[in-house]
Amino acid sequence: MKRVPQDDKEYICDIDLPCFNYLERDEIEIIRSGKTQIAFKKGENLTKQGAFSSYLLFLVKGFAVEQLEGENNKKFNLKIVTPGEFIGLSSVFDKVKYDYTTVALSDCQAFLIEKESIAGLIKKNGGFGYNITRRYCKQNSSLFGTVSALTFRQISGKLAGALLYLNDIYKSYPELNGTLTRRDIASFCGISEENCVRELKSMESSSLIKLEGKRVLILNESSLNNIKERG
Amino acid sequence: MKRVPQDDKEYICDIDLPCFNYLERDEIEIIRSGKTQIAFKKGENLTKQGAFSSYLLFLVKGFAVEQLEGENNKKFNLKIVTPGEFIGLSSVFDKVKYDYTTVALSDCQAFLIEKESIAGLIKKNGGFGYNITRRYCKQNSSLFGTVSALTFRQISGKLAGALLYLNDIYKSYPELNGTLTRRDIASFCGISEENCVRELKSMESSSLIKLEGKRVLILNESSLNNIKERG
DNA sequence: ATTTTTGGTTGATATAAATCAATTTATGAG
DNA sequence: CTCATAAATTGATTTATATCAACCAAAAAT
Repeated sequence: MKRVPQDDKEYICDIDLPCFNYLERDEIEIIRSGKTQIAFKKGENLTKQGAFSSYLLFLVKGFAVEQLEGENNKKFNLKIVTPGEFIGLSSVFDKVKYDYTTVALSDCQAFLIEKESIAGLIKKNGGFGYNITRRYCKQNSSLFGTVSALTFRQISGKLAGALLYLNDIYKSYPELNGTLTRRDIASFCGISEENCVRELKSMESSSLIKLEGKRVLILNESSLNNIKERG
Repeated sequence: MKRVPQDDKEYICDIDLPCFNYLERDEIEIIRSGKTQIAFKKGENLTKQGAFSSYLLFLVKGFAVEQLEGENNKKFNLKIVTPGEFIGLSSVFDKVKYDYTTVALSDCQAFLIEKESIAGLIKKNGGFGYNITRRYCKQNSSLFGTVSALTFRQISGKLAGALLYLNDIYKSYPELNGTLTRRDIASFCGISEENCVRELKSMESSSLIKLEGKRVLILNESSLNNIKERG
């Protein structure tokens, strides 16, 4: 493992991870000693819903999608995980099993961290805990939005919301646009693939979006925002 | 404010709050100085979705329901808040506005705590932060369950899930059973009031539950659990 | 005690969305 | 390059569920 001392600090890996900035030298050592770096190939599971969760993952490179699995092979996509995010955080405290499945959208590199290391660090180091808690808080807010969408919106609103969410991610990671199938997008909305296609076409004919193969370009963000809010 | 020193400890109020056990004397003082105790009457809002959130609440006495509001006066009930729980925690970190509305189901007593006090304490005191993070973690898991229910279940499954959830709460607080209207129950399921009534009747005629006015008694918990899982 | 309002119930109807089925297009394997 | 498989698309049909409307029972207000 490459160590990169810099600014009188030691880094837990070779990229700068703001999340770990609060940690002291010895604390970084705790994580470093307990962790393993793992490579996942595209399509592989980083976590599996219902499986025992003895560790959590910290995504260093690549992208993954966090999803809930239902009956009949149905999926609901919660979010795209990008580098610098934890996976399985929601299972650290009171859960023995992962709440969701995480599938690699591309080849990934991730650190595997023992759950105990994290729990201990949070107790020991308030600043680090604060950072983790912020992440939970964000996740929470985003879940409220998801519940709201599922309860109150209909197809057009659900799709508009999903496209805007994805577009936000594409702003930071343009290479991701074009990698999701229609089925993937439908699973972000909680609607059927067929209706997803129909609504996409309808939005294209209203000049709200442009479809270029798998790529979706947003032409009228404010209209989409209206659609998202009112239906 | 009554102080009750005990076990060489000071309590932040006159009931024992496990959540605050980790705090030191001076830290308790921080919260105590910044807080106010408020009484809410049944039906009043403890938080209002979209309103600026400068404080969070700690429920000491009474019950409240946490809900998301949609268009056309539609509601979705997320959970029942019982004494010892925080309200508005999800807005402490990155949110300026409350994500949800909280309505008093009975007369309530709550502490109002400045957001800054909590954020500061988490940074300063890891043990306290750990406790707060655990709460977030629980809330998170429960939200995954809600999303899953909304996406994968249909009426019977949604109702079964809601009845089992409520029943769990009634075990600790039997006085709550009989206080929820059909509309309230429907809002816990994300279904219409009419269909909620129909499904309740249908479950009663299958001897899964017994309806006594507003009270709902569960007769066959394991069957309800099956229904919850498979639809 | 009587009226008004709120909550509960039931059946009929409308509708959003899923499913089914068939076809076309794209992608990947040998 | 060709075949096989997966993804995308479109129309027709079914289904689950919401909505509408009417009525009844219970609770609250006058």
